Amino acid sequence: MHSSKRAILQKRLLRWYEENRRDLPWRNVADPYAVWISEVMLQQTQVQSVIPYYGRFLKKFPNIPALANAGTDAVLRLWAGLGYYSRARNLQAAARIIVERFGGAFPGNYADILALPGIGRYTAAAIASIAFGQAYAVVDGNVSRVLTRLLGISGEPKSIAVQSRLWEAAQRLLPASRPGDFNQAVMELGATICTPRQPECSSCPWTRHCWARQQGRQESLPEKARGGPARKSHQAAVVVRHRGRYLILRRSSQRLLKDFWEFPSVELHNRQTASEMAARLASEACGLKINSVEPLMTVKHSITTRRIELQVFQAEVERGAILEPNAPGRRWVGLKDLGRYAFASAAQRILAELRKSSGAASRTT
DNA sequence: AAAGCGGGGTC
DNA sequence: GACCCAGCTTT
Repeated sequence: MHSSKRAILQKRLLRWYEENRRDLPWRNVADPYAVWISEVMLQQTQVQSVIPYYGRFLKKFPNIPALANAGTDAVLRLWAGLGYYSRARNLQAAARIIVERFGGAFPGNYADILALPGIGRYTAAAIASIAFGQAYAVVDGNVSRVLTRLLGISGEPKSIAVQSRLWEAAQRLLPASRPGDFNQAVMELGATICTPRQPECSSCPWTRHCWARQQGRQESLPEKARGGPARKSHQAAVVVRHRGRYLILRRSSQRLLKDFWEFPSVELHNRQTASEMAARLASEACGLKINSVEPLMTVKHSITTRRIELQVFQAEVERGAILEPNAPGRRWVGLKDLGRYAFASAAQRILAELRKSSGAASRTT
């Protein structure tokens, strides 16, 4: 691309950005720590999902030492529901490294940033450009879409070959001045105008220079990646109650959702019925014979490669029963105190149902 | 190079 | 349903 055309593209996009950018909580933020938090939360996560978490997190952990000194459970609790929980673990691990190695000040050197856990090429470039004004281009899903269309890049967008071309193109396009604004402008264009379906080319500052637009191919680029169908999973869970307290277990051995709490649950195989397995779970979990379980609700949720249908039952333990006591990884907890534990989304849905029915019960009594 | 990792929004 | 999202890490 000719340098004069590059200058036109830069100027037009930056002007468009100034006039059209959304007002988001992390705009006009100079603190590298806050930029870092926002970028990590935004990894594979849409803006609207991040907004409520961002403010809460910064309020609870306003600076790097606060995050470094926090307990893991407190961090996970604030992240609960946002997904990809290794992000939260890495965030804290990185905060501790920054305290030890950089005296608590976020490093301004690209290689140092990239070396932190949970920070890859995208996030390192985003922080370096936005927080430190350094000319490192970013390529995310938005930028990939915008540039494949602008430049007419075919091929699987996630392939090494295409990614390599995209990073090069993005870096060539990046102006030396205001690289942070420019990076955000390309992403903003992809998020609001150059969308996956039905892009609004008539409002795009690059429409006259766009290869795909000229070819009428803006909806056939980038090429679609083909993923297999999500596997189905059928699970049963049981809410065991005893004198107003509920039994919860901590996921300690599994890699998935490690350290989160949940109600006892099991994957159903073959012809196992949910109610039968729920009764068995309840008996095993509290060491008592449970006579009857009643259906409570069905939770459907999907995680990347699985679609899960979770049938939830409830069981009441006899008042006079002697329970196995609390132990590491198992607790009997009252409804009010359940808020102090980290629950991922499926368990939170159950929790919401318990609160609802308990509220209804207390209103009628 | 491919898979695993969560969850929600959208069409 | 399938696709997508301000990706990173492990295998």
